[in-house]
Amino acid sequence: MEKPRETPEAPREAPRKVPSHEVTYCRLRDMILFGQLAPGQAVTIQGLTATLGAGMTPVREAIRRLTAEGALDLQDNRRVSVPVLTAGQMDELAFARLTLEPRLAELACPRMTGTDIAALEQIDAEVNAAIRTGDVARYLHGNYRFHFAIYDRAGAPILLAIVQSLWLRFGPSLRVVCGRQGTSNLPDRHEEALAAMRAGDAPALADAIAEDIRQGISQVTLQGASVTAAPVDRRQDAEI
Amino acid sequence: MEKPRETPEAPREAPRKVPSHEVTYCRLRDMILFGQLAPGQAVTIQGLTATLGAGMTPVREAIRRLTAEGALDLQDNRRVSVPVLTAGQMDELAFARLTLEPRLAELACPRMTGTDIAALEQIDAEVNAAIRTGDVARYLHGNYRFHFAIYDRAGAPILLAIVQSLWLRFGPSLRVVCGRQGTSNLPDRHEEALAAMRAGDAPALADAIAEDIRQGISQVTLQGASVTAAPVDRRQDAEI
DNA sequence: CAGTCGCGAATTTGATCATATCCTGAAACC
DNA sequence: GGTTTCAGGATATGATCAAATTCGCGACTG
Repeated sequence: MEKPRETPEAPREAPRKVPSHEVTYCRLRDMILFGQLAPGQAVTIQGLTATLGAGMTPVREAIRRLTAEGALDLQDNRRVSVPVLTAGQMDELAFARLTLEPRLAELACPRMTGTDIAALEQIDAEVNAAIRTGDVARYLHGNYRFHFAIYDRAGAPILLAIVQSLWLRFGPSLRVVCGRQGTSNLPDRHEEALAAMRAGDAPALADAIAEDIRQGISQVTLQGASVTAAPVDRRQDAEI
Repeated sequence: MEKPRETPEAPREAPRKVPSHEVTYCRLRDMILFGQLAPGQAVTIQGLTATLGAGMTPVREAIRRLTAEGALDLQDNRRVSVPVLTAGQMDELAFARLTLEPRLAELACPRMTGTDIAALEQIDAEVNAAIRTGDVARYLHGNYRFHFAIYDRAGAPILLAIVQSLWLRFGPSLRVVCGRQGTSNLPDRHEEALAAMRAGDAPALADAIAEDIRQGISQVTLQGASVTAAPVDRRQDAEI
């Protein structure tokens, strides 16, 4: 009970167990995942130490982790940037996502409890609200939470990690599309997915997820043909 | 002239500017991939700085990369160890490998040249020689080279990176089996794969690869039931 | 004369190390 | 038994060095 006795002033950061490199990793990861960084944008170590207020070593380690996950790209100049996906790489992403994510949903379906489904309904309501109000950031967060709240239940940590990496690669491109056309034209299959979960119909859930992914990818591939063609803003602190 | 552009002792590595953290990463990766480290074995930063002769920062970054790839496991004690796979995780690996690797082979098949196939025949001959002489290390290296010489030709860098990560997760367990039963009972489907490549039959190549993977995995799952049951040697410098 | 091309200095950025601090687990001690 | 101490190891800092890019200046060319 007398555990936080040495911090009488600041009880708010008493659980100091999280290392700085972990925090830095999460923050940088979210920046990539939710579109703070555009494809092709440069990322410098010293720039991150300034903007994130972290030391050099934690930033370096976070960059190494993200690089290993494919979320960042090490150029031969030893510089780091957000990858720009080619059409072929987008096809790879489509194949991998369509293979793995429905499988995760299928595994998760029999494990979903009523509480889980209720939480998903809550998330989906938030996603729809974000689409209605045009809040891109909230939409991206909600959509992510919807998918991974399902995938988490699959109890498949390896596949889950791979899918996380796929979303990290996909995030920047998705954000470009959303930034271009707002939240209009973002139909999803969350309703179908929820219905399948309520019915305990794993194949139907897998189908709904697959269709949802197909729609999301088609948004990027159709609209994103100019992503690679357009001149890329390589400024480090470009505000989107 | 006051610029020592060439190190007087080693002019042959002048054009190479490989950073130490990259070298450390590769060395540690190979140690994991080819069975120098057993599942469950502890890996310490300071131990690696000693055995690899590298500084602390490069070792740290290499560990972060391997951790992100699933090749190492960060325990909540902040300690690092080689992961021990559960049966369920082995199933995940089987699913992912059987999904992605035949696909890579299929993509690669139409791109294989006669020179590529000749190189593969050379590698397969070495694999067979290794099996015959019971040289486990040479077998593991050869088998790896055989598969990835094919996958490299697919021109699919994202899928390739994912499969690399799968092999990294699989490596330590495979090595345990080989260490237990030598190179006997290691039939492969390399001949069928080579025949399919010569015929330009992509589906047949995919089938051969799939069957090869199935055989390898069954070796581990059948023999490896005791891997998780057996007491794990957690010494850092355990010689296998 | 103007434009540009090259070359070297200055600046930015990355890589590495030595050191200091903090955590964790466990042995030792009351 | 519970607390204290201690050693091993992980974390983080800042300094220092090296590589690369940028920039400026001058000469050469059209």
